[in-house]
Amino acid sequence: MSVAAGRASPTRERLLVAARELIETGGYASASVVAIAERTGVAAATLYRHFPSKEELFIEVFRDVCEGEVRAMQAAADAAGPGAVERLEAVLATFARRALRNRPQAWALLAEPVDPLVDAERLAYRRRYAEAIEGELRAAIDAGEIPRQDVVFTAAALVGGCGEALVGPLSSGAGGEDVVASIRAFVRRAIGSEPR
Amino acid sequence: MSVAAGRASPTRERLLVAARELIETGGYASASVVAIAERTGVAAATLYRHFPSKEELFIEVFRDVCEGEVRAMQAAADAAGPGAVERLEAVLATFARRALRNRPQAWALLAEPVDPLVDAERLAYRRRYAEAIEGELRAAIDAGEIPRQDVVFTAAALVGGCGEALVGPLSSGAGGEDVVASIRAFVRRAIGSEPR
DNA sequence: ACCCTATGTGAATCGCGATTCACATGGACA
DNA sequence: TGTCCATGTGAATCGCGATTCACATAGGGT
Repeated sequence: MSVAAGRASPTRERLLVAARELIETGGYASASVVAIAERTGVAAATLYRHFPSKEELFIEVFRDVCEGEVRAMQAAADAAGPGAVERLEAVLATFARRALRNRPQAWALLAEPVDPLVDAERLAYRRRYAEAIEGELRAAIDAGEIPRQDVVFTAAALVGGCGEALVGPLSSGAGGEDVVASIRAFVRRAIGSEPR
Repeated sequence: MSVAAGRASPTRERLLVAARELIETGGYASASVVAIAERTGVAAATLYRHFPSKEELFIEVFRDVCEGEVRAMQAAADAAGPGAVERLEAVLATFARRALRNRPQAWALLAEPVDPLVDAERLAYRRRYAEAIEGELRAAIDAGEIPRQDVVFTAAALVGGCGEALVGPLSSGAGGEDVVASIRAFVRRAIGSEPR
């Protein structure tokens, strides 16, 4: 009588898109079931023909968006110069650029208050991102480019530090390449890369 | 007929304490009006004899707790060794120690989803904390102990980084002096202090 | 033609915590 | 003694979004 929803369906897809757009614009708070349905051009009840609950819909949106972000950062790493430090800088710089280009989305992804289930998803995303950085850190250490350190800690601190710096004080001021430059400099220092 | 509440009153004080204890134990989520009143030993309606709303009560609790944290960190700075870098390390290390000693409270202070008004308070607190760090950073730069840098950025990143590292991955693992040591090392590197 | 399922809908209903209400009680004070 | 005000209370009420309901409608397979 409900749920299941094989997977694909035009309406289902449009619901996801609508939710995503609403979240990108005004955060989770503005993405009520009614608003999502309205923007999709269907009745609120229709949402429940495709998703067991609003949270499930959110989770799917969240995953999709995160997937895109992670992919972009991996691409940045692979396209970066040879050194491991280069790769790390590229990853964080890409993270920053994308966040600055779409502030509301970054806010929703990183910090906006949200239901527990979605929040769990956020933690998972952060964890995953931190893990990617851990990998790069280990590579850099093995390559002798940076000193030995607690990579789990450093990775978490980098994610948190860049996140805070992006949604915090800069949420008001300008957000150009100078911010990206600050991030690069911070990252280089934080990981203990030799100056210059 | 309500509000005002001159300021002091035994019951008022006990309500604040009860709310604080509940928050420290189970976060904001577990601190409903009924729960707070129950723990205080009064009826729910009584809360409204002393506070215009639950949010106002929360804000007051939040401020009190933050005040204590900030005071502790200032004390740590003043008690630290001579160098500006020493002071910075001491501040962050104290921040970490206190957070590790009382994880739930740290979580509530730093990251737990909460109503907009209280959230605004949180932002203010973070801002204030970052400002304190900015001051120390400037002092360190003037003293020539660390290189010139975007202190606003670095300060925000340090707050975010340490916060994330404390409520994130470490929320599960052990939380001893080794974590504090990691923080010190990270801070030293992140601000660009000369090795050793 | 007939039924069955997938999809869609407007109008309730539900849950649940915050908030208000109408009514005590007890001490201060004239 | 009588009035007032601060404080306290159990029992509604309120708000508000998520969720369910009873009822279409359409296309497809037999």
